[in-house]
Amino acid sequence: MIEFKVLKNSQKSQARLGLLKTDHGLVKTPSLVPVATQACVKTLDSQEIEKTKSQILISNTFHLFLKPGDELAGDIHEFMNWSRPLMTDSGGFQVFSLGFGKDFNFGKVSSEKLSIIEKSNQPKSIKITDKGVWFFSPLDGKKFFMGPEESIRIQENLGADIIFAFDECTPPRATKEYIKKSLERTHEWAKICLKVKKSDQALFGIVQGSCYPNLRKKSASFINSLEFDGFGIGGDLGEKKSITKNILKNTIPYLDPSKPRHLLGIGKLDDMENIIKGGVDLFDCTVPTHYARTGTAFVNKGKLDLKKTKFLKDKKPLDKSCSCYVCQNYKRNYLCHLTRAKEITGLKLLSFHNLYFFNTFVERIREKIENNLI
RNA sequence: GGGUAGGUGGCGGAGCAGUCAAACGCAUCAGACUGUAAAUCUGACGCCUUCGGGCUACGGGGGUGCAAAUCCCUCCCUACCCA
Repeated sequence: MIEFKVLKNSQKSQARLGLLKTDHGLVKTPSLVPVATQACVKTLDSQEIEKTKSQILISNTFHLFLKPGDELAGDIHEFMNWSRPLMTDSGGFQVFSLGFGKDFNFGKVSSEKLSIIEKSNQPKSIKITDKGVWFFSPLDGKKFFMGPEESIRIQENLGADIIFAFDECTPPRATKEYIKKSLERTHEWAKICLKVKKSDQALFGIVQGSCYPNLRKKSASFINSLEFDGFGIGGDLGEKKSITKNILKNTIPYLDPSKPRHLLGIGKLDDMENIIKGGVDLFDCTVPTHYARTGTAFVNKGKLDLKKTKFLKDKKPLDKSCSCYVCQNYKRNYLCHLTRAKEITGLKLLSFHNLYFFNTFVERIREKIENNLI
């Protein structure tokens, strides 16, 4: 069960302030949702995550199903000792990342066009059918099936406050024909998800349609017509900000404004204001934590590549205006050393800082909305 | 003093006559990363280049041979064993 209240609508944009109430506490929106794929925000424990100002996490159905198994994990709040709000993604992203994403070795925001889809209409490593998807486990190669029913059943076992409908995250710049067909499938699956869900968890339906305005409108209207508790906006969201903006323009107006909207998997710093102004309440993104593990720290002036030797002589904090634990206690030279020495602590400190920095960044955007600045 | 095994690019370490500027790993440098197959991946890594190629290289020196990191001689060095 969730309750969502819109506290303020911006006069200047679609941005809004909201309060999401779950059985595990409140979330002030707009909010970043840090990614805890395997019931863990990599390198950080639950107490540390709280200290990064994170309000809500998203974990992953597909990965937890494979390891340790949803039965063994049980209630994920308890399992990972996270008593605050939590979502689970449905496994729909893995239809992309282990499918076309793997075939072509690129991400969902790639600018490359998938012309090969026109020929085969099917990724090499998985099989997408109208009923669901046959996967090969990336862990042991074992073949297994996941469709809307399976995803919901697993998500019910995991017990997150918010769960997502099983969808196909479509590959970037696929042909309109492919997207159209995929959209129909995702819509069918959406209905099944609603039908089979027995728990009182909030279920979000996912809008697809790639970069095609009429398909986005169609999808948004359709998903909105069903009894979902909120919305996910997924798929290829455009490699350019103008495209993302356009996609939101063709999606948000067709969704019930009283329900929360979650943009799936987007949230670089320079995307944030853009997507929030487009009407997004929640968004998850691996960037703060993933980039941290490859040695990148985000700061007011952009980002720092802590692998570079020049930082060995730099005794400034990562960002002098950041009040996080890392910036208060450590200098760039040490963080550079840890990164270059591949010390686990380095990954942890950068992950902590990046999440805190991102969350603070969103906090400021909330203040801007409050003060009628955006 | 005697014996044995060795000396290869920044390091470790393959190769033991031609397809070797020399596998592979590490280090270094550059780049990528947006619902995490992600503490990952890609590329460069002797010197020069009009990007076709050219030059210098496998401890030093000298041979054999069309051709040597690879065979022979010699010197130097290292490790271990015996005195």
